[in-house]
Amino acid sequence: MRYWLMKSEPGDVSIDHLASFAEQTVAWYGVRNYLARNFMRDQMTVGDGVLFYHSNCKVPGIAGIAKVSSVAYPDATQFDQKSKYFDEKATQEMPRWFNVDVQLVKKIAHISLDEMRQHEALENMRTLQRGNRLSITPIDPAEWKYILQHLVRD
DNA sequence: GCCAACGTTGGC
DNA sequence: GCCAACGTTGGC
Repeated sequence: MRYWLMKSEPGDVSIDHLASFAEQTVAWYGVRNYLARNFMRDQMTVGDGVLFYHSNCKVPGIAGIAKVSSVAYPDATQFDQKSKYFDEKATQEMPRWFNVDVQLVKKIAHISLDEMRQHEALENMRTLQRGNRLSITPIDPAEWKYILQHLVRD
């Protein structure tokens, strides 16, 4: 059992989009960074905890709690010529990009990045580091527990 | 296999 | 929309 923070641009897939989807589940398509891909492909297991994070928006921060609901499988958008995530070097036999499914657990009162910075217990979180761009980052179990106990409000 | 140029991310 | 950070590309 591991914990993750996964960024999504709310203009693309927001927490409300997620809540409206069938099974409140979304394939985490579009990751085109090898480290983030490897986290999904090699380390995620069904049931892992996810902090659903809104990035590149007016108030960035954690918008909900979710969970990993499938193991990794090839990201369909890499084969779709009309998709901006199309990858001409990927083949069905040798897919390059993988994604897991993520399912909503609950929407929460928004926890802004600014609020997260107020907590010393979270100062090592990768998302809070200057220049961090990685869209999927592991969350320390102690940080996960701290966030759920002290920052999450329904 | 080095590294400069380039592209992208994402907070501000 | 600026720009720092940093991953990727491609010439050599």
